[in-house]
Amino acid sequence: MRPPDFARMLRRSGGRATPGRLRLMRALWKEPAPVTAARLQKSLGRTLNLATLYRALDALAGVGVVRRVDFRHGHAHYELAAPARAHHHHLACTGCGAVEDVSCTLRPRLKRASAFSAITDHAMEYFGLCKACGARGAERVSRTRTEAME
Amino acid sequence: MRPPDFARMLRRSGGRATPGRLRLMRALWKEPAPVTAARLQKSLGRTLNLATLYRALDALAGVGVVRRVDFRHGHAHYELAAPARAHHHHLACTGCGAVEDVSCTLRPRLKRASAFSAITDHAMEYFGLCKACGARGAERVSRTRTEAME
DNA sequence: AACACAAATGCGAATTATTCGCAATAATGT
DNA sequence: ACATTATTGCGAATAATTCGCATTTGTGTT
Ligand SMILES: [Mn+2]
Ligand SMILES: [Mn+2]
Ligand SMILES: [Zn+2]
Ligand SMILES: [Zn+2]
Repeated sequence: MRPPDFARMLRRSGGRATPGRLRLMRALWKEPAPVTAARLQKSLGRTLNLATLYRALDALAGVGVVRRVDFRHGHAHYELAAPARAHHHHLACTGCGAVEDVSCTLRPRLKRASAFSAITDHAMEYFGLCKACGARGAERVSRTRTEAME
Repeated sequence: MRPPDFARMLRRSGGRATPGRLRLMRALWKEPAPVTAARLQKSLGRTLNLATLYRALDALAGVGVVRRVDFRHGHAHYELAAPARAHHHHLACTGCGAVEDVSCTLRPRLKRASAFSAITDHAMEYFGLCKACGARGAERVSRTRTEAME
């Protein structure tokens, strides 16, 4: 699958197609799983200031181009969203940090009428142990921190 | 509904029933929605040191007595879990921070075999606009920070 | 092609939530 | 009453994320 037209995507969402944000998008496009801002910066060869990167990620998340994911690691992870990548969720190993995409099985909207007028988004992550970690024994594993968890 | 036997609950989960943790449990029991550590401390009359509170919440979350909830506010929220409160999720207003409980509609487990040996937990929150915020207009609302969001 | 203006960037400093080290206490089982 | 070990308080440390501000640079328009 070839990369989308990021420049157009950025402009369409009300922003500018700066070289930095284009590199950011291309880097995210290659990531198989949500990454931290720090790792993303590293993968960009440090060419983008971290504060700038955070601002970009925040802005892009604001317009739905990027999704922020919480794996309970104490820091945020980001991945491409919207038109670039199909909506999905994750299954994360609490032992080694391995992440697997899972499709969204949520009913389109909550059935019962609630005190809400609109539901605009949702977050959902599954946590468990990958086969490897499950075999190694849950306890020993639980205090391991792998590169994959960063 | 009368409060559970927190002392027993704490001991059964491998901890001690200290006056501090008992107060903590009772305070959580009264909260209608997940609260931050800071707010919880305040509701405890500052009688518990914040570091201690964080350690307690972390320990209790570890044994499943407490659940940590992420509303994308930049800080964690906590609520009673396990036997005390039935498993559920939330619908949070991105305008004013109002929170409504929603039942869990997730299939017990993912059907397809995955590279995982066990799924032990999951997080899921819906985001949207409550009727009040929906009426007031989404944009104006989006930059409001209410006490309910703390 | 030259302009005008808002958006984006870099840098360093500031915030904030959360965690740690460590010595002192106190809960629990014997 | 005793030994063991979890829990606590304090202050200091971290780590992630954000801010202020001056400077640069896209982009739409003359
Ligand atoms: Mn993904
Ligand atoms: Mn709740
Ligand atoms: Zn694993
Ligand atoms: Zn609202």
